[in-house]
Amino acid sequence: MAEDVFKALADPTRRRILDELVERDGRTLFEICARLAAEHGLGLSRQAISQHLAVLESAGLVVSRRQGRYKFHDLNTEPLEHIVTRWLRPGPPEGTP
Amino acid sequence: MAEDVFKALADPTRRRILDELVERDGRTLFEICARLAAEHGLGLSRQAISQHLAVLESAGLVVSRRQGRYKFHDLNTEPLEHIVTRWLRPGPPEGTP
DNA sequence: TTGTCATGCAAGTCAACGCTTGCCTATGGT
DNA sequence: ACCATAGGCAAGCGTTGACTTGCATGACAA
Repeated sequence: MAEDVFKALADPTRRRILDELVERDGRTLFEICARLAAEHGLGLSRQAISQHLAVLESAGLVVSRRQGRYKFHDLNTEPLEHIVTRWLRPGPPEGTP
Repeated sequence: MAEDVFKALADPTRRRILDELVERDGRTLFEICARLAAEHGLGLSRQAISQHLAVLESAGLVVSRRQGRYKFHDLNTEPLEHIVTRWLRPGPPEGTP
């Protein structure tokens, strides 16, 4: 649903998680925790990130594959592409000179 | 700020307001109230819509021009265009064969 | 098996959000 | 002047959401 996608994007932490995944796929929960703490200075608990990942996953923005005791997360940009076009008018198509 | 844009888009009522404005610009507050009630069956108070419009306006998604005792609202799609591209990978550019 | 590592589940707290209610300002018509 | 219309301000209420804490589960190594 578009509803879930918009709600998922509403939180800054979740958007930073997407930033980490667009840089490289296949990150694990702990890896994301470490990177958010290091790069952005976010001191969030492991469960906080886990809940954020659950929201992103139920919105279809993140897909996960389990492998042993690890769970790798990949970014899925498909729900993002048709969401904004809803309000974009025909307008000037390509070049903006 | 991108923060305000995402938060503005998080609410379904605000997205429907954008739907009304993309159909026709220059709508007044009462006009939007009437249309939301008629088309979508939303029985929201005038102030509720007014507050939603304020959120949309502070996010830059709606611009308003005052004229006498009327206040007309126009849609501004500019903040929408550079927001999703943040996570879109190079990928296959145009056709999807 | 025992211990550790990566993750999941559940309850509880606190702030932000959406909406209402009531009153106020200002413009325009009669 | 009077009154109706279009909109604004502010306090209050109920719900949702983000985060924490504590305990439980499953996989791998010694």
